[in-house]
Amino acid sequence: MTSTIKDVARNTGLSIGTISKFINGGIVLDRNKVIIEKAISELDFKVNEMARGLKTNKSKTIGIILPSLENFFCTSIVAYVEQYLSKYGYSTIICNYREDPEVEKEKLKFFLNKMVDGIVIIPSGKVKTEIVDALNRGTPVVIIDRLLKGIICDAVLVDNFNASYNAVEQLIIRGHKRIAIICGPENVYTSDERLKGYMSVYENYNMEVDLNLVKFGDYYLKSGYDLCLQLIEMENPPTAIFVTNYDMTLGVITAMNEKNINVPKEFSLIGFDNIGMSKIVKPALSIVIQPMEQMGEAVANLMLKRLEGDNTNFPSIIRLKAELVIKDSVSNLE
Amino acid sequence: MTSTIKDVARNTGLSIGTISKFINGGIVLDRNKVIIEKAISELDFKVNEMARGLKTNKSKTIGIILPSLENFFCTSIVAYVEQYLSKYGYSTIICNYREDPEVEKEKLKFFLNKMVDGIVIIPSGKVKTEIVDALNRGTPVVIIDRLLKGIICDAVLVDNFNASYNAVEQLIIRGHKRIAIICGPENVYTSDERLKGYMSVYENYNMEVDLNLVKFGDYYLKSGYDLCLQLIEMENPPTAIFVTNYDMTLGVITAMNEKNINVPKEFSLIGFDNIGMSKIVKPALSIVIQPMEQMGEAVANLMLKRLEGDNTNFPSIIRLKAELVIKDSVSNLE
DNA sequence: TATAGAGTATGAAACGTTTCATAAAGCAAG
DNA sequence: CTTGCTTTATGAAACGTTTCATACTCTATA
Repeated sequence: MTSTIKDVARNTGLSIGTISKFINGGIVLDRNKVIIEKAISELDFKVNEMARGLKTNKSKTIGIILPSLENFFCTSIVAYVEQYLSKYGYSTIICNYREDPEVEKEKLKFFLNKMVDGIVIIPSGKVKTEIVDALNRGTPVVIIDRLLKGIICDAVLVDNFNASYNAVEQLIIRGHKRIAIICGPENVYTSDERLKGYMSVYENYNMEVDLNLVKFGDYYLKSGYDLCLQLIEMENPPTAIFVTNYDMTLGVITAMNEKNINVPKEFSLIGFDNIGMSKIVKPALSIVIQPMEQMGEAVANLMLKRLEGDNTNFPSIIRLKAELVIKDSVSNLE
Repeated sequence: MTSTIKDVARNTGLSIGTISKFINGGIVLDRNKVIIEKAISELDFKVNEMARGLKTNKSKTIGIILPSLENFFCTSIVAYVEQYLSKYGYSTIICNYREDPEVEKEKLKFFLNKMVDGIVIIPSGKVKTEIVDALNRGTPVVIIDRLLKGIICDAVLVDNFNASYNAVEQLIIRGHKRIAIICGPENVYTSDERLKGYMSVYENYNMEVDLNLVKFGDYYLKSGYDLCLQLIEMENPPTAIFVTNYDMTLGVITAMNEKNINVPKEFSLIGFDNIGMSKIVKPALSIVIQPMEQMGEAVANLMLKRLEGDNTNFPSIIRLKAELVIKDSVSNLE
């Protein structure tokens, strides 16, 4: 049915070795180049990647494991990683573990079997041995968004601490004293880091934290909505709310709109991610923008470096700065 | 480094053929079963999928091509397709063509080279020859969400016409006469179908369509926002707005909130997709819910059927019904 | 005890590449 | 016209499986 390198050899009168050399960019005589090209297009020859992979032990494929296909932050980064890797001839297999550590394990094992050349993962934090297995096997792994305790591995992260610190600091500079924070779940890396940033500002400005203003959500829309309502209805409410991810930000905005709250007069608001949304909302929303594209690029570059066998600076922990954009949703109380 | 079937054979004293048979579920003597299992776990043997693929000409992998990783509808369906296929031992390679038909072509070619066993695609509508190539090559293709003119191919669609018809009809039944529709781009399959449904209701109720109320967006949030503002500010505005996809629905809600519009008193509203959002918004949003999970399941089942060589009822056009949920965002004018 | 037949195991070939040691060809200089 | 050197081509082996015709081992029966 489909033609092989053998057919091309026969058709051109050259040897298989020569054809192989040509395919892989080796040097052949100009006159041979011409006839090989002709034969390849005539026969519609395509390299059989299976056979190639069997010989080279490379699949030119990177496995990407992520917790959800319905999370803007995850898919956005993954889209960029894919985009950058594809420039270098790598394809990506994307697997979704649906926030389920068991599935996450499975997918990791699956990838090792499938002989991907490298693994990129946004981990749950609960799966470790399989990641270590991969590393031991010599498969490069790049972790996104978290550090895993006890695992020495390349990682690309956002400097969550300072992202949070800067956002809260801007509120304080503008005279806010009672600042609520809507965190993610406790004991989740990013969530903890963001809370630490908050705590740290208060400490550095010598202000007392009111723990009633520290709320823990689950990074989903509804928890942002619910917690926002709680905050609004407090007897001694905050003057500003800092929401620490995109979905919860959506929830908070929804709640604010529903209650007909005047932002920023009644509450100042700083949200997270998704510049598109922030532009359309009125008043223009202040946000912390995580550098998804940069992250994707950093992940891809780091991966490519490891794939080339360059193991300098291992483990490479790349901590990228988030951008803070203050717009109309923040009031100046001074 | 990693062990092969040969190592298992040596370790057990059996032949390679026997090990292969065992791996593939063939019958071996009980006493051999025991020692093979022992050897496999001791040696940590994993089948080399490359070698297997080379022999069997199967990769047990399905390629999925989608226009965007940042579109809820797409990623949601894909997530389900993946989930169902994985139950049958198939893995999925997800590729994102970023709404760019050139990239779409590339990815299709890439898949044919990579020897995926089947292709699932949410097409732009602009790429055809590569899809035909795949079909000619005997690679099953299932198209999602659109029919491509001139291409005979399995497809899983939403009955957009009736989804739209029913939504608009409900508005008419409740006494609305001036109903605006925010469509997607002209000449896009789903968009055209949804508009046809709208037109058809008007015709069947013997009412005149005011073309000023028919707006064409681009399926992105901002266009929903902009068009909603246009509609609100008309001298003779509609009493109801029907928005025909999720992102534009978000935009419309944002605009309504911003203008402090009372829904449904001033405008009734029916949106699209994402039941999560609709629950949180106040008033509870009426929506057309596309059956993403059902679609994913249908796609997976159809693909599995074709992969088994069952070509009955080709081409199989599966047209699933959307669900209409009317909630508080629709007023009764009678 | 010999023998058929059922149940398993064996071993070699094949899948389509890459790789590498070796061979051939071409060319310049002596 | 050799020689030596550089450049390119060749052919066989190898990668780790599956497959299949053949061979072996039993057990049950004659």
